[in-house]
Amino acid sequence: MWILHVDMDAFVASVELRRHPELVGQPIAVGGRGDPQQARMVVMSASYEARALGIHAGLPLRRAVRKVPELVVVPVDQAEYLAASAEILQALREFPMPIEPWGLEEFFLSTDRADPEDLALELQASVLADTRLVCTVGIGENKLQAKMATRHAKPARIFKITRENWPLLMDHRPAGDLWGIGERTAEKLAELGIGTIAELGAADEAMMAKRFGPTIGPRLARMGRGEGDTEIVTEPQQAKSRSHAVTYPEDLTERAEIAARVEGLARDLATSVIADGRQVVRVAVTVRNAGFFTKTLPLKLPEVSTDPELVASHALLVLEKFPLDRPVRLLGVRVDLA
DNA sequence: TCTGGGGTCCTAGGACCC
DNA sequence: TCTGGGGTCCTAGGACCC
Repeated sequence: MWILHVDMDAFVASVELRRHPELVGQPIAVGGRGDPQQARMVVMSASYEARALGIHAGLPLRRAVRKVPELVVVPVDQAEYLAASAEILQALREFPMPIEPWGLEEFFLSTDRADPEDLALELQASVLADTRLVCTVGIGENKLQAKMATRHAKPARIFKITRENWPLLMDHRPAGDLWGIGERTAEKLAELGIGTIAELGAADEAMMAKRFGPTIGPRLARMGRGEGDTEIVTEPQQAKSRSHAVTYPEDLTERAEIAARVEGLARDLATSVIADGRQVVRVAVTVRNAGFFTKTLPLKLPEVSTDPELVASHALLVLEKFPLDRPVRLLGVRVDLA
């Protein structure tokens, strides 16, 4: 059995180019609400033309346009990306195989076919024909191998990683290159003398369990050897939480205004999830202050609720636990769902 | 010329009960 | 005149991903 990882190329930027064909060939960045001079906004996605000029996700918009004055900045339109993702899923469903969406722009598939490369070509052609969007396909014996293969194949190509070529391709690379190992874990591994993927694969699992916990520790060691999940979860998973956060162009300093914003965010979010037939079990409030210090505090509701006002009032209770002694840059609310 | 927004999973530790 | 050990719920926080 093979796992295929379908990953859309410059997904958000490509969706925007699809509906703005006059911009094709120009460097474009998607981010913010349409004003590239808006403070505190960053690039969400950049076209390959923009990437060639040094524009990348996470770059502040104002810095991006200073760097590339001819950069075209397009506002974020989440609903459009959601719709495009559904189109891609529909194109993939023409193939009789299990499919697991992974975020909006990635999909894992499994197949018993003996010619996964041919299948990958068919998938690419079909997605392009149906959606006018380009994807890369990674092939592996599990999700980790397939995901790492995709990186070798970007953009628009196909690559296969198996237990045979894993050591040659991966052993010498830093452990932090692996999908699932971020900066913090890479630092902790370095403290243990583990720098490369080969060293991670050779690590003692009992020692790893002691350092990282019984679940994560041994899993990290297995990842170093290229071992991973093969299960494709085709059932659409019910969302476990929904959240909304806003970074304000200028800091909020008045407690009354902060409270009013939190209350509004909570009420709107609760109203939306309840309209979708869900129940709220917990509400959490996030405050990021001017120093970028960020804290989230949760609170369980007295009972499962479908009352936006109850959610809003509990969000305010949570807010009271914050000192609010510094100007506030971001407020967020999350609801955990039954 | 600082640092978006939306998610998931895992762990540690305290409270409480038997 | 001593104070085990397991289970469960909850909070708080860490880490990672796209």
